[in-house]
Amino acid sequence: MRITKPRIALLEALARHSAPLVIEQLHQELARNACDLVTVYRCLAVFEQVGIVRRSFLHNGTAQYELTLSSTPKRYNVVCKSCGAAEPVDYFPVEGIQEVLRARGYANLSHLVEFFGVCPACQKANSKRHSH
Amino acid sequence: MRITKPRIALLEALARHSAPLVIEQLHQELARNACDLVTVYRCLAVFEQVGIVRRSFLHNGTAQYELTLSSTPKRYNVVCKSCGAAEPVDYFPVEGIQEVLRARGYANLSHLVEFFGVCPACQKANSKRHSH
DNA sequence: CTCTTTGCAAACGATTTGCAAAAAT
DNA sequence: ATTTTTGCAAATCGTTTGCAAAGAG
Repeated sequence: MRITKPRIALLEALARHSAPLVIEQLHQELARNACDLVTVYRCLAVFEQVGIVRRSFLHNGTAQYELTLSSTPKRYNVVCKSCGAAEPVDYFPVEGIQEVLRARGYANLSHLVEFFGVCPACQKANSKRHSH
Repeated sequence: MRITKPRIALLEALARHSAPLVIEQLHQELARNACDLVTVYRCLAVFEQVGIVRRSFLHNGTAQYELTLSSTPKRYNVVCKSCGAAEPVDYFPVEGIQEVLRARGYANLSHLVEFFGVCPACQKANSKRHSH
């Protein structure tokens, strides 16, 4: 696992944000032409395998990434079904369940807890569009 | 919302299984050439909107569907990162958090809790492949 | 008869892969 | 010098869309 410019830039970009980032966003976030979109994919895959990054999915199935090492354990999000914006949710621990699974024989455990809804802003916007 | 052969067949197929099904599986599950794959997509989208079906995502981001009306509230799963098999997990309620979110102004709430790991069978298979 | 749903083909977007060049160790 | 990582192009995968024909109410 080598240290390269794109990887550093990616980690910096991730560090700048608290919310999970979609790959495309992340790519644009980088300095102009810092690296290819494919490289973003490949680096994130490596990062995830090593465990310094966590992947989750938007309601439409596209992937988001965020650092696992964030100071605050903002592990869970509400994702707006309409605009895709993600906000952190204070939540409870799931370690207990993971213990149970380990006992069942599962290895390399991870989990994903995500809430979906329509955020206030989108509700307003959508109702406007419908009433017309 | 009309009652059609494909829709009936789909609901039956969903009812036959306890674990969430990937669309492709679901399509093959139907009687030979019961309907087009596209129809499966469209029906499931309708079902989800109406709320009789629930969508979640595998670790690789592909969608799974399961009936919401299942007798047992087997809402949460462990998904094997290697073979994709899903098994139910007994789990705790999240209604409390949803209330909080409602108070924050979110509407049309849903959520997704998923555990990922490598199942015992895959661990065995993978270690065999590596040691050679 | 009207409106909805279907099939098929084709478009689409996100992600992955092959391969040779460039960079890191 | 060796091995990993990158860029580019093209392939692939799951999913969505347009449109005319078939089916449901």
